[in-house]
Amino acid sequence: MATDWLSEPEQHSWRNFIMTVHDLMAALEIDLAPHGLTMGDYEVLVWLSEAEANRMRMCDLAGALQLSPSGLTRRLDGMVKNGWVERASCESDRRVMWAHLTPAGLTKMKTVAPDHVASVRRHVLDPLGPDGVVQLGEIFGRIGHHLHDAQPA
Amino acid sequence: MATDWLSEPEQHSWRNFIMTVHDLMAALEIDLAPHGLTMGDYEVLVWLSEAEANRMRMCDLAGALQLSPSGLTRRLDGMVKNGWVERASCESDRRVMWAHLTPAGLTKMKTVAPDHVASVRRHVLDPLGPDGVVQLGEIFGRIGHHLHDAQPA
DNA sequence: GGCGATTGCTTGCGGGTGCAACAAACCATA
DNA sequence: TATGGTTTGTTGCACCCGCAAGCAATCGCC
Repeated sequence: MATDWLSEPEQHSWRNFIMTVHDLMAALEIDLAPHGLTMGDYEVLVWLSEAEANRMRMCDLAGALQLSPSGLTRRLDGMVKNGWVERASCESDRRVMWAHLTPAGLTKMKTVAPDHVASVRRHVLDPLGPDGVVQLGEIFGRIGHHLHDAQPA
Repeated sequence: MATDWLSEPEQHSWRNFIMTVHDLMAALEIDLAPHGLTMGDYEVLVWLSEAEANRMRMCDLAGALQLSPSGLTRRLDGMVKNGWVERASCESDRRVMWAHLTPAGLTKMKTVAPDHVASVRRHVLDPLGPDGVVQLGEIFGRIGHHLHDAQPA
């Protein structure tokens, strides 16, 4: 075999991680689909609903969503079309576009969030239990810190 | 705040997980890019190199890679173009296409794998340590089992 | 043997994303 | 004030992917 440079337990953990993340994300998307939005759309609603005045600058939102500028432009296009978000020019810096959550968007958020939270709970948090959730946080905290230390972005 | 239906620790763990997975996959892709292939390509090499006679039926490979049939067709197109994989008709069932690893593909695999393994080790395994790797395996084992029990695919 | 159902793969189409190029606005410095 | 560099957002292009349709081959059942 050509890939035995990982020990058997390491390989098992790693491959299982890769494949399960794929399945998990797919399951979350499926649960969200009946509401007419994707995980990506939902993340936009989350960030804007928590933001000051329910609005963020495009570039800040792109950073929060780990999305390229062009990616965010297109994603917002869809959400504007659905009436959940409005674009608004910024008075003090006319380069800036505000992504502003509409009342309809906030309503959508409040409608969808309980279902999505339940979905996360069902697929992830419940199977893990309290201790498992803590371990999950520690594990990805460590990986994340390591990533950002090495590549300070 | 509109998303406090998760406790603070739960929310922290979950969001950190989502964002770190994104960053981690990006880091692995970046490390692989100098070799001229993506994680998706690499997975093809792994599966074929471990398969009987270095070949798999398209449908089996698609399942292994968690890819739709059309997705696999296009991914293989690229790998055939690079000379790493050949398509071969099956004698006993002429519907079937074999995806067959070429000698060049096997060489590529052996060249790239050490770098990729080192990348995984550096970004994931080393920061976690042996105990962390075990926890990673347990956590996603539990999530995976739960997913497949609920939706037997 | 023959015919409908199933399986395996490919193709057309649409959606989502990143990169590079671009335009507009801002800033810093002379 | 004027100019070069920086920041912000959008657009063109290419890539990757899934779904649905289509085609060929096989299987199952009469």
